[in-house]
Amino acid sequence: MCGRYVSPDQAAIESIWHVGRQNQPSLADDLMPPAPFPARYNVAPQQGNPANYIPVVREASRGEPGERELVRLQWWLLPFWAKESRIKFSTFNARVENVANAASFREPLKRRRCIVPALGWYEWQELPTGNLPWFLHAATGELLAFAALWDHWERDGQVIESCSLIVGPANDAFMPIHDRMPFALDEERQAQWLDRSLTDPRRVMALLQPNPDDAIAFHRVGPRVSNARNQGPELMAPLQE
DNA sequence: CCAGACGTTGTT
DNA sequence: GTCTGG
DNA sequence: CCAGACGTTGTT
DNA sequence: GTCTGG
Repeated sequence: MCGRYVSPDQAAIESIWHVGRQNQPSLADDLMPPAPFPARYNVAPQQGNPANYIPVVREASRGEPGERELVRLQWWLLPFWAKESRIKFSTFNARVENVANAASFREPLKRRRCIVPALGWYEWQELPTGNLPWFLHAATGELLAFAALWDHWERDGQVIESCSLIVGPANDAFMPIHDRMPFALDEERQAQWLDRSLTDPRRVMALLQPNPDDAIAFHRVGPRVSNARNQGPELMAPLQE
């Protein structure tokens, strides 16, 4: 599962994905704050608070095919068919085992895929004595590109765009600690993942391969990350013994 | 036909 | 136990 | 994801 | 919007 992560600042995202330098206006302009946003070290899923929307890269709605845009979306996918702007069921993660059939995810899987940039993410190891937080990140130190889905909801003039991270079984290296994790896409798969002309669910699903054991490094972190009110780069720092 | 779910993790 | 807020 | 609330009347 | 259960 992936319910807490570290989001890079805007400059880091723009330098990797070459977004945000477009001259022509696009939908992204309505989904971005006026000032560049900072890194956030303890991002949690939430419905209904635009201040906590997360940066997402997707294929631009206008412009050349393959052009990308950076937008901020709610991390809790609100299906286009939902009657209300808040839903009772959980959609901040989509299980890879169900994503092609699930009512909330099957259309986004075909036509509305996106990437969530991350410096890393947190998982909790369940022990009889309590839950211990771990931080996972690219072994190279580069940004991760989580495979994600987005949707567009509109009722009575209100528009909400939202997203969900796809999760699958943990790789062998992390399985002893926690049994689920998100999918980090390499550069080649990112391009295919964002390509809206690719709509065959089987071909899309083939892009979701387990993270190689040597691609993801991890370490224990302190307990302060468990409270989502706590912020700061120290939350992802290795725990001192 | 209509009503109700639509999701995840981790459970007695 | 279950829902909401962060 | 985890932490924290879970309620009412009547109010500075 | 679409599927399942009754």
